[in-house]
Amino acid sequence: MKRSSIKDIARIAGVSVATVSYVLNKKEGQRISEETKKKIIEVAETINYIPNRNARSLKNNKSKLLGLIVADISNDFYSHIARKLEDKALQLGYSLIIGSSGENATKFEKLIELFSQQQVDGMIVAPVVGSEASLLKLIEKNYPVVTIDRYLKGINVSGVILNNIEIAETATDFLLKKNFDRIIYIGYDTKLEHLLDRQKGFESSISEFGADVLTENILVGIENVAEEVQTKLGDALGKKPKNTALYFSSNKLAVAGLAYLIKNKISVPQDVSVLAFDETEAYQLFPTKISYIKQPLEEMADEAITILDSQINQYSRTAKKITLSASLILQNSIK
Amino acid sequence: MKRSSIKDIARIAGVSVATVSYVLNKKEGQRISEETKKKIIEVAETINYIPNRNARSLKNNKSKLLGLIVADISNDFYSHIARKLEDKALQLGYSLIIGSSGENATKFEKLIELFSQQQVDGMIVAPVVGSEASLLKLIEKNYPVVTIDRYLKGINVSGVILNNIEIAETATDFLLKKNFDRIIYIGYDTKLEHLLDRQKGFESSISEFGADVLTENILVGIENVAEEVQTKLGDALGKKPKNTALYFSSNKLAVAGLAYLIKNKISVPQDVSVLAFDETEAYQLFPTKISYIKQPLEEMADEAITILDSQINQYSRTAKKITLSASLILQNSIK
DNA sequence: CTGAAAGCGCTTACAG
DNA sequence: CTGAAAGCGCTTACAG
Repeated sequence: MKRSSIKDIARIAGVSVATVSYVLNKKEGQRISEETKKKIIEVAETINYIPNRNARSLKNNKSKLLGLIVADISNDFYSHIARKLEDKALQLGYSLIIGSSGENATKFEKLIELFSQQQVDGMIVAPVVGSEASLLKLIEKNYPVVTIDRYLKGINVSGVILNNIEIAETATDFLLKKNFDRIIYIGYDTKLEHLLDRQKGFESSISEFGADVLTENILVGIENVAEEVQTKLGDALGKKPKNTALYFSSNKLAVAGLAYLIKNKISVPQDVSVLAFDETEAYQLFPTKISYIKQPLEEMADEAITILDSQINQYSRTAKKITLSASLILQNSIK
Repeated sequence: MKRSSIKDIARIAGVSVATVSYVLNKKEGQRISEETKKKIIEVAETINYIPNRNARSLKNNKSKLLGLIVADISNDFYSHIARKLEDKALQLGYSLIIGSSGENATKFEKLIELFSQQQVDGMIVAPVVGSEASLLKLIEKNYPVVTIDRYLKGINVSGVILNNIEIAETATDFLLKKNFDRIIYIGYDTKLEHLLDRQKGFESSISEFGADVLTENILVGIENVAEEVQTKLGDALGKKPKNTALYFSSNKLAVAGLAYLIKNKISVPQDVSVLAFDETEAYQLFPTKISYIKQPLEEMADEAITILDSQINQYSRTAKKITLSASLILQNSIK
């Protein structure tokens, strides 16, 4: 598979490689005769020339490659944001290399190294627990990085952040006003800040609320989400739940929990009300329209790429954190 | 962000770049003193050396980059197979560049060109309608390509193929034996071969069947799947469907159809039975366990990468088509 | 208006 | 056991 090069064009067109390069890159300033230009472009087309970005990258230090590290590309949330990122990246001429960390710090670090070797111009990452060191290493080297979805407190890195605490408070306040007897928070037993923030918002809202309401936290590990949610939810709800609200802190938790409700014929919102963080197509198959917290995926992707692009092009060198607001989509799942 | 190079190591260690290259690449044959080796490795570590694969690629003609073009990475099927491909690719030292064609031949071609420029060693693609020409161009250049999910008849390209016709026949035969009064096939109005094959299998099975059963095809465009499925399904089922089976030819169609059933309180399998091609998390939230046709995603990914890798490394140059079998997962949604 | 030449960071056949 | 040198495909400051 011998690809044709600028040299071939030069030879055929009877000019120097420099001239070819100037014409193909449409550099102004160098005034090259229309005739020469036309001939070069013609030749390039007939031999089906495809520029080698690697070679250009070597010279320029710009690969036009961006690395994206998510926890798992097969997860709805990440695959949807990946799509938006891809579109936006393409607009600016970047291609996206994708990797899934699987919540594993070692894998995360390996991906960072691999992507560095591939000379990506910058990275968009969803950091995992224990990834502080590898991230710090990148930042020290002045490598353009922006975090999405998650954030590591105390690390001075650019990031697109969701107002997790606030939206959790807003959502909880809304539930509190409905006078449920019980409100159960279903979240992860984790060290990930963005998830802890969702819990923090819930708890602070509860504690500020005067009237008495039974609250409870169900926390599950990230390995066995579905099973754990189902058994713990079963224990908590018992045979006859009434006037109870469930607040799930991720779509994965929600799907597991809703599957439990279905299986046990617990009606929503008659028996229990439901509010969930994030959406997923799966909600469409639940008998009741689920109320959920919607993240502005498109905006997040836009901001992430914009920040990265300006760091890459040195428009700005300082870490920039952008906080975006989620919105509460209220539907039938709340009494 | 000045990255350190082999030259820096050579300078600090007091050896030539050639020696550094030999040591770092662990080339045997060149016997280099243990002492020199140790020193070079030490220096590389302390200055945090990261090899520049671009430079190597320029020399070697191997980028260790693979292009993946799917219809839409945010679609469950593609994001799941992407994850498997990613894992397998990583095992062989490849990174994956991902692009979504959005079923658009122009976008598809653009991605192919972009990925070529990035010097990917090979591509895994799900071709779209009208992409024959761009694919042919690649193949002429001897570019390693393997198709997944979809196939273009008459083009001699490697591919991992599902036995769409056979599994559709098997599934239809199964439904026929259940003596439904009506069986409705819900599919796409498309030119994509793999989808037509699913329909073909259905139809051939029906026509071979002696007893009389009412059958019907509902075909929808790919733009407005959900709406179209719902209105057409509504027309077909009417107020009181009975002893009817629905056979959806993709998970997206199934989700749309099941959402309709839910909304209209049509019970599965009491009123209608359901069988669907492909799975999705969404089934978990449907009151009845859905019977579906399961594609061997992991095997598909393994085969795709294996074929590609051997084409890249010239183990084999000829187009290789591999057909894998889907399996029928029978659950409660069929009476 | 155009070209010769250096150089980006590597690899590798060859020489010693 | 080790190094000098050519070359991969580009870009670009410089010279003419």
